[in-house]
Amino acid sequence: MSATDQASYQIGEVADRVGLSLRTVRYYEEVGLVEPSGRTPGGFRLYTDDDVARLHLIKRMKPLGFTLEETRDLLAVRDALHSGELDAAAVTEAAARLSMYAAAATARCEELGARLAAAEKFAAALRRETVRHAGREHP
Amino acid sequence: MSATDQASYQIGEVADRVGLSLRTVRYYEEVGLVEPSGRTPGGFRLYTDDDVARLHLIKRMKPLGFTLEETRDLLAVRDALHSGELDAAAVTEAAARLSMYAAAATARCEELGARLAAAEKFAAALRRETVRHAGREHP
DNA sequence: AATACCATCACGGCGCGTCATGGTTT
DNA sequence: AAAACCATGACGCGCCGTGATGGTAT
Repeated sequence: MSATDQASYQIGEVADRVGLSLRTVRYYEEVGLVEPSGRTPGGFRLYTDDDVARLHLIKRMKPLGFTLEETRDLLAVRDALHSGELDAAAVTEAAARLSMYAAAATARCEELGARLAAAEKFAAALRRETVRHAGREHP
Repeated sequence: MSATDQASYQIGEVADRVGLSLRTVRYYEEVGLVEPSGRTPGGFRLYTDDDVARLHLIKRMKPLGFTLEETRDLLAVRDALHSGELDAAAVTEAAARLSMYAAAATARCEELGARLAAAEKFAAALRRETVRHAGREHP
């Protein structure tokens, strides 16, 4: 076996490893995020380690609340930058887009933080209310 | 004017005050979360301050990621407890349900925190990648 | 008479869950 | 030959956004 050999996995194992449902993995393919590197003669999807890594990446991006379309675009920009097959102008443009996503991601994090703070306040209020009613039949 | 007089607002002002869209306010009515206290002869929805407060409450619950059905149920339990029209057994049961929601809310907060942490890691990684490509045409 | 404001459908879209039916075999 | 596993297709749901069309008047 050569250095470029890669193990390949069926969709079920991929889903398990990454923590997604079969449906979700197929859906991500439907919308152009990840395509299996191959198929068995009978039609079973076959994924390489690289494919699995890409799915992992997507999963890690989800908490940021990007739409799948944005995610796909971000991945495309990254791919392009890493491919090393762009001329100077294209690199500059791609880098600019990447930086916009980085800024957007940072902003989403701040939003998330604000939501978390609000959520914690609310949860605390709920707990206090619970305590007020605990063990007392009539206020 | 008596002490029970309340100002009333049309849906547009309510939406502005609470920070929801008209559509969302109407939808919340559709699914049984908040009903306007009245209508004009011509059919315009009229909301009291209490209605507005209820909508505020719902909005504060959203970051916790409860479904609207759960939200409705939680509101119903709270309403029941505050109504003071329950017998001992009913109070005990309602308090128990409230406490389950409080626990669920706390759990959601922890999830949110985990997601935030993951999101921040990812955002930081993205920023680093951006920096690596900034101002350099060819790696 | 014009201007906001509102009403009720009704369709659309995202991100999947959930069958149903039938083929494949890492 | 049975047990896992997988394929495609299609419908449904939650939570609204977005018109379209026409009535109201805090």
